[in-house]
Amino acid sequence: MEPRIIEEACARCKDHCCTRCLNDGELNIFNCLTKEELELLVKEKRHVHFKAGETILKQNTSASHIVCIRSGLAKIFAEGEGDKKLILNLVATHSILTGGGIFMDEIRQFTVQAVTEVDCCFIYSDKIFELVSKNSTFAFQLLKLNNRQNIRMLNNLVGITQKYMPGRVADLLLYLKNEIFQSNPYDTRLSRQELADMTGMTMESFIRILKEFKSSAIIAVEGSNIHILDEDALIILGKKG
Amino acid sequence: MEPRIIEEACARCKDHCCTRCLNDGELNIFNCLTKEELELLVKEKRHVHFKAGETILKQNTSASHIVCIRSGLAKIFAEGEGDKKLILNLVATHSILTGGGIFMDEIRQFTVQAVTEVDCCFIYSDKIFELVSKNSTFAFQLLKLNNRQNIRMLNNLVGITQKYMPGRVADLLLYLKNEIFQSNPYDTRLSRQELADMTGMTMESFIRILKEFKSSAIIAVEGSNIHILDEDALIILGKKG
DNA sequence: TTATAAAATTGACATTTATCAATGTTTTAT
DNA sequence: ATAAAACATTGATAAATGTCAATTTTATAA
Repeated sequence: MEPRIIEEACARCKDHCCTRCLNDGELNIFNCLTKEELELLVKEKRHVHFKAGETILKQNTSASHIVCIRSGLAKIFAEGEGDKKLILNLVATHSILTGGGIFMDEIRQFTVQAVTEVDCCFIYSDKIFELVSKNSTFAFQLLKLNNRQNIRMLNNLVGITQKYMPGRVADLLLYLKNEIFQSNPYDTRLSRQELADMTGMTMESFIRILKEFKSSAIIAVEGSNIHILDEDALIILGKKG
Repeated sequence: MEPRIIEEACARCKDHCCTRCLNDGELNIFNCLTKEELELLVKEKRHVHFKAGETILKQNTSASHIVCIRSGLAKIFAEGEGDKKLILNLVATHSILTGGGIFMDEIRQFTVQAVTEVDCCFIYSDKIFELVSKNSTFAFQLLKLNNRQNIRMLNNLVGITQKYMPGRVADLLLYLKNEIFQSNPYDTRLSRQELADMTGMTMESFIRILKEFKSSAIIAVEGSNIHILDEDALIILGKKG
């Protein structure tokens, strides 16, 4: 359930890919490490490749690693009773995954699954803890990173509980454009079911809202390719709930 | 909007109340501080008293302090568009509040409001940051604490998005008994509206579910006093969604 | 204590959202 | 190229939840 295919000790990482591993447009949390500390990290790091659909981290397994995404797109979701899924977040290139609970009971709170092919690095939590105690700047950066990710998910969920479906879909479309793909016609690579799972509604309901937006000329949709035509309308819909 | 009444530099804290400030049944995060570090904390600490209903921390204000609750009950909630409130968590004696975003943009993500009278200590974030860089054990403890609180709120919200109303109410009643009041007939001191705000539903809907539980002899209700009669039934309801 | 306000409850009804089944479309494997 | 599977769409309908208004109960202040 943990790293399916542990490949070689990350050869390519000798070039210190960690130093380029950004998150959320923030400064790299590994930048504050000394050369020795970085060596420690790189030495133990494992490079793993996942095909689309494979599970990277599984909810309720023990949290022994953190994962850095080198390339690709993955989804973080909570598995509820009876096949219920709620996608909490998408993570793309240069993101860092803690799986929810590295710092709590050492049990993963969420599942992470590859949406596209994903190339990533597995780092033992132990190493991270070691660095936290050695380097306080690193500790602080990690605290910030962790908090930022959680807050984003919380705010997203608050929206889901407070807004009607059109508002939720509007928020999602804007989020995908602004935060994940950062381009306007964007190709989600996500199924309708997955998009619906990001908004806490059924696929059928999601499709209906999308259809309404299409016929109101707010967006254009071609398969998994979405083009926002009237961003202001979406913003208003999102505000209104 | 910040500390309404800053009283004297916390006289009573000379007895190192911090060393008794537990959270969530976990070990005290201040325990790992040296005597000097604790002095630093206590010297700058302010003791503040709030009446029921007063706002302790306000969403969207700048996050200059963390707060430790010495006694009383407070609610953490997200304020949405148009008076919409969602109570994310209750915090009782010996809890530590970060207000959501001390480590992120320094803006509070949530509002914290006193439910009963609340006695608490305000500590500058700067002092906390200073301690994080001085003491790595403290950094790690804080990381854990912060993460645990966020995960709890996330899991709660996931439940709200995935379950029908009876399941949500069942979860809430069990949560109040097990985590907050730790006794069986318990007095919530919360209005129906507040209880409803913890489940993301309207007050009227909440009351109806409560009534159903009452007529099924699952609970007994007397004002804000709730007695769980058939805990198993609630557990099943919570699982089923 | 009484008047007044606030909170809780109930009912009727409207709206939102999910469910189920049928059909069309695209992708995948032979 | 064709069959099979997976995915997407649509419609009809049922269930869940919210809204609004009226009423009762409880708390509060003069």
